[in-house]
Amino acid sequence: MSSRRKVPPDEDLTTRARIRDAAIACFGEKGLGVTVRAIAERAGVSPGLVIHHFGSKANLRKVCDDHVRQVVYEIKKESVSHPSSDGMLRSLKEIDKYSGLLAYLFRAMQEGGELSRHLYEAMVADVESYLELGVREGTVRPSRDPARRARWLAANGFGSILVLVTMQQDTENPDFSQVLRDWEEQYVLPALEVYTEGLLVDRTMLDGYLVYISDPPEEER
Amino acid sequence: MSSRRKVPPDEDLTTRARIRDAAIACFGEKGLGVTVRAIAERAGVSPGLVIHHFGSKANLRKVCDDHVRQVVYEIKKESVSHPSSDGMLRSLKEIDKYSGLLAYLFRAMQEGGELSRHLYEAMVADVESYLELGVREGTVRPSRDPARRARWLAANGFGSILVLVTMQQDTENPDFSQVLRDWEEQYVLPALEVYTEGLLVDRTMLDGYLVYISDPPEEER
DNA sequence: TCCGAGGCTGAACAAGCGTTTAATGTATTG
DNA sequence: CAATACATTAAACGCTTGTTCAGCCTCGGA
Repeated sequence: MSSRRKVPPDEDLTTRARIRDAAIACFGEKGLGVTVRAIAERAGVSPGLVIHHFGSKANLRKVCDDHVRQVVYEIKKESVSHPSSDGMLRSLKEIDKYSGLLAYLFRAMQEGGELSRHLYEAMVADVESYLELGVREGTVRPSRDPARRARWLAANGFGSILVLVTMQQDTENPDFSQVLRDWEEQYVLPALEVYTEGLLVDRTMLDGYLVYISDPPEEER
Repeated sequence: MSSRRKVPPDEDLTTRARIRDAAIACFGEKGLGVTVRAIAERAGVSPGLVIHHFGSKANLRKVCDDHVRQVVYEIKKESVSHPSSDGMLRSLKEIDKYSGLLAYLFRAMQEGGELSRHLYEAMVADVESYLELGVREGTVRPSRDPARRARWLAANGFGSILVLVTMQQDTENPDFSQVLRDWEEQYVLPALEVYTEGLLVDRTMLDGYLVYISDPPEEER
């Protein structure tokens, strides 16, 4: 039984897994339109073998999605069980390890689809629970609509990074750790400013909108 | 001279312009990977004619980019000279007219490139000038770094819409006016809340960060 | 009236794509 | 050892793509 190993001795990964990893790397670096031939070349196999193992390119994408989703899940689980003392700052330094993963995630998010929605919904749920905790602890102000505030904040945070990466994408290979370092360096201050002190001086716009939604103007419809 | 018109009498647009408009519509609806044949069919011409007029598909993209850029410029100019009384609300109602334009812009922004960067930089500049005006008028709080705050706010606002559209993109044809109406309905309240009242109760995080950047910890480097 | 330039078409071309297929090697099983 | 199953490959297939080409039609100018 134990001698019935099909794992090649020179590599510690199955050929199938090597193809999958090569595909994730290629999708991340060159976009989701990358050819099966390019993936095969990177994995050191023939194009036919890729199809032989995964049936089709679409299914290969699906397998990559599932794998990335699971790796993200494991990373998240580990970061919960091993809470780092520095919080975000430390995790920013660990980003280099996952830059390939992030590149793939970025491409997947650009395209939309199941993986995007699933991860985004998970992110929204996380933000909402964090905010709820903050409200209970007294560090975060309560909201008139906590669920929508969480969605809005998640869309802001994630979307701003998406925009930053997209705009900085002229060179072929976007360096995600660099982009995220830039993001930290440039935007933490204005974000903390606005989140702490607000943006508007007076309440006229907010109060005006609250009146507006409680008594919407009649229109032709 | 005046009789030397080449414009077909049944249509008020040149064939070239009709192809261009069809291309913008197709790019917006079906993505930037849409085929030349689909564009030709929509314009009611043969695929060869598209190339005959524009040389290549890449150049057609460029012409579309330039055209969209100019239309955006003219809309902006008009909205400055004819400031609507209702401000944003009125412009939200005018969005239906430009939903095709917005679809193209969305696709272009997803891909990155010259048009994206140009329009994004223009947007950042607009936000910065609006904020500056608000600060002078006393409606917007001053910032320790106005330029970066403007960039952050622009990335947030634009990125959040980008995320919303991307996530809501399972059906083939994203209805942009609907997405933007959703955005208005769901996120104006939390946005005004946070911008008016802030998100955090106390200043510990902001003050902590201000100390951190004025006296960064020594690290191995 | 004739001519020629240019808008325009339908068919074809060359390249690239994902995928299939037949064949070869290789290891495990009976 | 023979047989079976599987990993693997090179070549080719069918399809779609952007683009080209030869010829048609139309219309303004001499």
